[in-house]
Amino acid sequence: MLKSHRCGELRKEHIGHKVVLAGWVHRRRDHGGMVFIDLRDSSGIVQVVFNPQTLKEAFHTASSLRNEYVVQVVGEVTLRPAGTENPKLATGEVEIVAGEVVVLNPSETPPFYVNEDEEVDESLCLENRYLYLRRPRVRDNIVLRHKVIKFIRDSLDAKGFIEIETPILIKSTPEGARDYLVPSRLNPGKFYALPQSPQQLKQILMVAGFEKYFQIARCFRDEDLRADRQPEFTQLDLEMSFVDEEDVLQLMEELLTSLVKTVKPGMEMLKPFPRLTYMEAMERYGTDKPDVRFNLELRDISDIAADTDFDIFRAVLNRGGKVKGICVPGCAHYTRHQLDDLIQLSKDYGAQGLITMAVTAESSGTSGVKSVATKYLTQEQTEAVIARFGAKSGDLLLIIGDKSEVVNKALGELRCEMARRLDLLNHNLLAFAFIVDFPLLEWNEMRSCWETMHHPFTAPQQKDMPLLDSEPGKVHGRHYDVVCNGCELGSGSIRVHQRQIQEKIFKLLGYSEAEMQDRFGALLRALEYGAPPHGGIAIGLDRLVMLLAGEKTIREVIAFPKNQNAEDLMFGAPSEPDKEQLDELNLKLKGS
RNA sequence: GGCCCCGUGGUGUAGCGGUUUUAACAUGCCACCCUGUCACGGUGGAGAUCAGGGGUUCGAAUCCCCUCGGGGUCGCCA
Repeated sequence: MLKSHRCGELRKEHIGHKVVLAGWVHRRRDHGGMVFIDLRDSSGIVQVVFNPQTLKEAFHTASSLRNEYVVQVVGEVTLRPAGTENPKLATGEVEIVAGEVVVLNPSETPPFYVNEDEEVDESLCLENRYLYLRRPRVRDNIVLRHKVIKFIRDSLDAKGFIEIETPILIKSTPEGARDYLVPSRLNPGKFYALPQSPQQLKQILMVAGFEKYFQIARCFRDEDLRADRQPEFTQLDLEMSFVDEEDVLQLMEELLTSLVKTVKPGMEMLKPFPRLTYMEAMERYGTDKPDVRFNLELRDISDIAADTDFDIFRAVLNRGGKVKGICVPGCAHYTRHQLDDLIQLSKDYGAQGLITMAVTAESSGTSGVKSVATKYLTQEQTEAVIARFGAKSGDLLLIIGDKSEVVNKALGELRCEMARRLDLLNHNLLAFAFIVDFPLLEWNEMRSCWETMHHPFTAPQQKDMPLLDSEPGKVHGRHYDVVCNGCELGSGSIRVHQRQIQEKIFKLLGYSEAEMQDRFGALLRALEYGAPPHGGIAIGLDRLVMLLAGEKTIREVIAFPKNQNAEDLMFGAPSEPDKEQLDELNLKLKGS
């Protein structure tokens, strides 16, 4: 080793030790007669002092050091002189009096700061990822990610789970997301797909009798990117035999709770994790991934609106729509300009418009409310609306009437936006919650066919089995989601383990016998050979670490992420293949 | 594909029709000074065809249009 100790670990008890350190020059403070170097390695930072009286040569070298130079320092750990301790540094009670310093490698001036966490154009960070990763915050994120994975492995191992790798080159089943395809050289004209998730493989592992499987699995989806979506991402994928919903949810609650307590002991959670049905979540929060850290819940006022003279709302209700709203505390003073801004926001989220009602005196009926709607409302109706929201003087009601989906979507977004503006978000709280009782299927208007809400392997709830033939839309699936702070963290289900039921669902989805065989033949066959009842879940690991780290994008917790165009800016991937490569693969590019 | 936001020395910002723009500030860089700093300090210096192109105007970093690049989001993500 070129070093005897790690910079960040030196403490008072090391005083008097002769140490050899190696790392990067984090910062240099040159006082002419004395030079201080903050030396950084993967463990942290320690101050090194160069005094010309102790060693001329080392002092001279120290003066020539620049940021990010890689150096080796031989010196002695000493107590800092009284009054010069630095409480901001973990090593701030001590310092290294250097005797010798060697430049192991100089460095160009970095294109952006490593020693400051200033926001920089992201392309630059991605092109120079090795420099960005040197930033202590980003390094800590990557270390946190390691701790999360390690904790998961250890605790699942302790519970009897087996980690099994599944293949990356698999068969394409063109459902759901687009597949990444990989051409096969040995089978000209044929392609593998990269897994969108190991779903079918892990179910087959249950048929194989492993009973408790997990994997830290890389998954690939060729879809547009987002702050929380990368084309390749990591899932904690797990599956268990002989379980029901309660077993999986209990396991997840235990795992997530103990994980947070271990890696982020300062963070709070809601215990036990709240459970909401899909219906409740949509009604109260307008989304199936609610942020339950704050209230501002949606209230339905369709019944009141139906009796008013307000034509817009009556028309909406006649078409089967809804009138709902939220009550934003203390915003009755909003100016015309601010209200227009909210109306624009609701339009951006798909609503036709937004009715605002500023409550100025909650018990004075129409005269205590400022709104374009008051002329259509009677005294009693106004009071009923105010009562429905529990609104107080000074509150602002935001009301939307439209198709149910549009109302929920727009109000759900407005709810979150207002929470941000009113600073209602507790950033120290991880509000995990379970969403249950999802519909198994939803009707696709465009293609007029049934589609699965999640995936076709979810088992229908037993009580709804009779409805599968008559009213498929009313069947609930044995599906559950884990959400946290408005982010979909993971989803899972108890699976179908009987071939005839699985076939029935495929048929409902409009598959022909041949398509079924081609895409799911292996799984269907496996189900015939003593497939145990089983179920599991997959948790987005990048998103989990993002939430734990308090980051806004998963790119901050992935060592080498891609940009919005799915490009790797450091290596320049994707790139054009050589002609020889194409020839070997029996491929010809369109237009060449 | 739609919508929104952004693009000014290496980095981050200000400037948003002319005046104090000969483009400012901070930091970084270079040189010199400085023996207890820790975002050290001081003095001086180099460094920008204001993303690119077109237009409006007597005059454009500033207004308009197009293109390019980046981000957010909708669609999409079984």
